[in-house]
Amino acid sequence: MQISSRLTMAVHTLLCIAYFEKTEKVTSNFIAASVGTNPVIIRNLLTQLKAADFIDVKRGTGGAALKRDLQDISLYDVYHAVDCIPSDSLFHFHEHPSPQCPVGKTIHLSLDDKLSQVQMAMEEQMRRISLADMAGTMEQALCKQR
Amino acid sequence: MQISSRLTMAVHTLLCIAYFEKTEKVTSNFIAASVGTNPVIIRNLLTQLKAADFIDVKRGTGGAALKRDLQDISLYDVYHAVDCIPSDSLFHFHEHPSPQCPVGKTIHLSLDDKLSQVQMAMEEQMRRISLADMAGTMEQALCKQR
DNA sequence: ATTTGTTATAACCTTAGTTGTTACAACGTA
DNA sequence: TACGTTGTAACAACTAAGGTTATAACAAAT
Repeated sequence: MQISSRLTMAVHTLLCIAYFEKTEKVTSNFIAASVGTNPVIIRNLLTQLKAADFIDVKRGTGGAALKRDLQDISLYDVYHAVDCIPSDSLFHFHEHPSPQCPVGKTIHLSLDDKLSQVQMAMEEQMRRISLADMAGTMEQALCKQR
Repeated sequence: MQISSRLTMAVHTLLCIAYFEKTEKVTSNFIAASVGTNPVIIRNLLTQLKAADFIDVKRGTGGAALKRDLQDISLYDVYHAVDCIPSDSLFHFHEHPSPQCPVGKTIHLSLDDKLSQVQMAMEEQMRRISLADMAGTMEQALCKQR
């Protein structure tokens, strides 16, 4: 299966806040319109992004604001904050290998560290990419469209 | 979400065939007992592993046999053969970003190649791991247990 | 103090995907 | 032909994701 769209929605949300926070009141409604989803979905993401200390969200009056430079938030940080995979494991292991069979009783020993190497390689690459990189690509694209 | 257990079951299946093919008739029932699942699940995996030309499966008389050395089958090969992710994309992108919003209309441009870099890093690591590596770890573990 | 617009959160619904199960036809060997 | 097996389809149970509605808590403006 795929990694939840919560990741791409969270990135979209943060880029939205960065792009508009100087000029607009960036509410869950505003973001939801840009992302194309329900405001409650966005509010739940905002709660997680706030818990990770990436943003401030104002109750009552409304609106979200960045607490960190985009440079200092990596794709991994977002992925971790909105927790896209259960129990930190990218791979779902079959749950009842036979303890009677020599293969069955050692399959975890044989596989676990290899799978974790794969997951680490993925997460390492995520750490190398910052939201500032994406904002940069975005600005370029917007320039060209003018 | 997590990557389907079809991957770990397929690896288990291949290691089972490698371990037992000289001494037993390795049927879907036999493998299912070791993996701890239903024989039909295994038969479906066998069909895909056969299509990838990793094994032969005998109709009628029954039993599976390897067609390649474990050395020459990587984790990526298996992952690809049993196709654990839909449409070759590890990440699920939210589907209705607004074309009216400057962020919404460029979000794909900003993100797509970054996500694909991450996926490539993961798959690259998978290519570096062969079933022979796992069989090796397994043999070691079995020795210690004696 | 009340109104207004917002966030926070819980409950629920729908849909889709995975895994497992049953059933049966096709097959090959004895 | 009989037997054990594979191939496949149909379906059921379970789980998870995403969306929706409703409501309470909140903060500022009036």
